[in-house]
Amino acid sequence: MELSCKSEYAMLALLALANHYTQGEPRQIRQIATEQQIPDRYLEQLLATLRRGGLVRSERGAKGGYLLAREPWKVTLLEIVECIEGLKTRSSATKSSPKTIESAIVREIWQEVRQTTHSVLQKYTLQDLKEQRDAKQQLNIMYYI
Amino acid sequence: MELSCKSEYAMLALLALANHYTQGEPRQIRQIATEQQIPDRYLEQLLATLRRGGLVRSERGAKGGYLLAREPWKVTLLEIVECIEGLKTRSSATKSSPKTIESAIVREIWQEVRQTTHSVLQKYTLQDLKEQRDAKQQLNIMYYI
DNA sequence: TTATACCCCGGTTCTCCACTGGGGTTTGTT
DNA sequence: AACAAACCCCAGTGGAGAACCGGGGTATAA
Repeated sequence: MELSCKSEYAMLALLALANHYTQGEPRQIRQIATEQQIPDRYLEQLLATLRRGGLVRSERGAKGGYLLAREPWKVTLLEIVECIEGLKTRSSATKSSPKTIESAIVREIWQEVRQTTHSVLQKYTLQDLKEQRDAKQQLNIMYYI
Repeated sequence: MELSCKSEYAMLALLALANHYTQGEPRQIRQIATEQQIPDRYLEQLLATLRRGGLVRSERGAKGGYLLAREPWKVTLLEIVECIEGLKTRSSATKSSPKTIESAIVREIWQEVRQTTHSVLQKYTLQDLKEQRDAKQQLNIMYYI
């Protein structure tokens, strides 16, 4: 369960798609990449992963691009991170079950940590991020005046 | 902020030290390593890190070994993880401040996740682990009867 | 003096991240 | 039909870190 650059990029891309969700028109990799300052060839791979994970769908050919596969409020951040990080299980988590009592105890703590991270990520959807974005946008305009 | 194998080993080692804390005699790497099933040369490195981090102190020479630097209830799991993982900041966290509004939003979420992980790890001390261990120990004995 | 411990440094293999690049395929437009 | 715009797949690269192994040095008790 990482919070790597990959996940951040994925979030940004999906948020970009969520912002244009009502239009119903696909957005291109290049667009998103320049808008969100992400290396485009890298973003391409991430979007492919998200597509295989069923979070976005793509349209090929000219005027093609990517669209959210679901409504923004039906996509939790947990789904995104799990899709992109691919259920990493570092720390020899599942493999090699704990032999000593002590290691069982430690694993329980690890489990608790993982659980709380999950619940944080699960309580937010793309819609929430979009709303936060809009709020912040408004704030910036206010300051500008 | 990782939950790698390293951290698990460190926890186990410190827990092993905590269990013998009242004796006041140092425990050797080899002892701990065989008891907790950790490769000893690797454990050596981790204990060195913990020593530099002020969590354990060492006595050299024959009859030497390692001791907890503080009482078990004064060592939080967060300290251990931070000492061993060395304040990792993956995801380009601190470096390269967010340029877009969207990335600022995502960073806030990241921050929240990190915060909750911290608070979970901070609420436990080595003493707590020791007590959990003892409780589980008792349970196993009960089952055996 | 010797055996026992820690101490320090270095190297290895592996995996993953964050990219970059080449070439192929689908599709709308002219 | 030709073309360009997009996605698609696959491959490679450089660096970092994890999880080790090993050698040789140094302090200390017996």
